[in-house]
Amino acid sequence: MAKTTVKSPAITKNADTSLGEFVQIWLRDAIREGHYPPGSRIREAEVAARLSVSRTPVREAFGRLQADDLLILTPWRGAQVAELDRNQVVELYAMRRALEGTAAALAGQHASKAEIDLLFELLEHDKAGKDDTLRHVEMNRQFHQALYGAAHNRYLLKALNALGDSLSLLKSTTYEISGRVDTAWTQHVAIATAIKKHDSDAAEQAARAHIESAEQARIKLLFGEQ
Amino acid sequence: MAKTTVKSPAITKNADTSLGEFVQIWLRDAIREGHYPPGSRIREAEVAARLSVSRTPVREAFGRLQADDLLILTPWRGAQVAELDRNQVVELYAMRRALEGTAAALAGQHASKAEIDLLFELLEHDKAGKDDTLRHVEMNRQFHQALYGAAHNRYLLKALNALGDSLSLLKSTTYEISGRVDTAWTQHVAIATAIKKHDSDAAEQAARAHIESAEQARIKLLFGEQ
DNA sequence: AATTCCGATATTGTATACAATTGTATATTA
DNA sequence: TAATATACAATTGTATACAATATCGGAATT
Repeated sequence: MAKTTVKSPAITKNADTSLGEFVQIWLRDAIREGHYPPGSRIREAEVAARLSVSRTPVREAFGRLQADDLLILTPWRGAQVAELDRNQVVELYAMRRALEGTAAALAGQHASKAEIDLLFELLEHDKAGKDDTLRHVEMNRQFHQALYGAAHNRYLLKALNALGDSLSLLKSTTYEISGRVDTAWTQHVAIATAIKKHDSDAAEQAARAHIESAEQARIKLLFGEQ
Repeated sequence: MAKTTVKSPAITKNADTSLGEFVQIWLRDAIREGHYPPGSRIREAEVAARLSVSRTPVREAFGRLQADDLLILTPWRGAQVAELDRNQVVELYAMRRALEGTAAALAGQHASKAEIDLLFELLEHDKAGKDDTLRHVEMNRQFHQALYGAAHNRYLLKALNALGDSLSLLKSTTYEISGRVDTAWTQHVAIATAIKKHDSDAAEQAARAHIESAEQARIKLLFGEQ
């Protein structure tokens, strides 16, 4: 068998970012796309050679990815892609429930008219794409990103993105479950509507309910029924 | 005038942690204790010389501290200690309100008897130390740490600790405001009591109210009345 | 044959050398 | 004198060399 090759995601290094940052993003995307599966070991020298940089920026990237819980760094043993056990998945979703709820509540207070319009616009686009799962996944991502932005809180935004990185270790999407697309869409509408009314409490409750049902779908997908 | 000296916090390097981690902790504490004030620039070579290590582990520490929002790293200009403007303080407290609320709610679900006992024990110790502000500050810290632990969620714990690091950039303590110690103690009791009853909603509300009043005290302290 | 010990090899941790870039002071010119 | 150009110093970004440690396979022993 030929040596397994890891395709480079199509990223070109920008002139005004450091190499360390470049490596970090490249690695994050490579992990997200499954080129380095959870549990696998990543060697500094291998990454350095692939990207034609020295080990120094690779090491820098490793440090940052550890801070985001995507890598586990053990002294003298280097980096491993994090694996999520059932407990961690449950804890991640508990965290996500809280943070998405907060985002929705803050959006209820701070969202501008343009930001609210964007939410509904995305919902329309989502409804339009009938059976295209990939499109729904992308629309879902954009809806949540728009929600995070409307909260106007940089720390919350950062925490939610870090959470998303961790959850990306679970590769499959719950949208493969039949009915899940419609359920999610309805819940998104409820969130957006509450925000439009500037009803923070309702928005928070709706967001929490949405994440709870996402969690149930996820658990079922990962660990079978019950 | 003699060259300004930065006293080393009393930390001895443990044999089985990497130098990078050692430098990270040393720097974090030095920043916390005000030896590097917000806005000041920190030079790699200076830290390396002071700790008798090379620039490599210092650079590693810088990267991690940036991830925690304690340092701002600009390409070709290095590290500056983060400064918090009024907006950032408000956003930090909004985040803290959500996370402390979540911690209290989860503790209401998951806290063990031992963990609940610890909370009340700390409250007793706190009440005992009459006018010792420093002691109250320490008891407050321990109470919140115990609360975080009782939530049993590693991601939440990490986020709360990171938040605490950021808030430590605001050096003074709101406990200097007269009456604040008592107010805080009463609110702590409300949180602990709700947790003991396993009433998650009440615990969450109480924690949110507690952080809100802490925020008001903080804002008053930082930016004067209004 | 199984197990333990030992050493070769691979890999990471750290130090240092060099290149790239920025900030500052000085010189030059209008 | 004020404004601009230029050289130099200071500092960070990157590469590489070396040291410390772990991993893995084979030989010796039971």
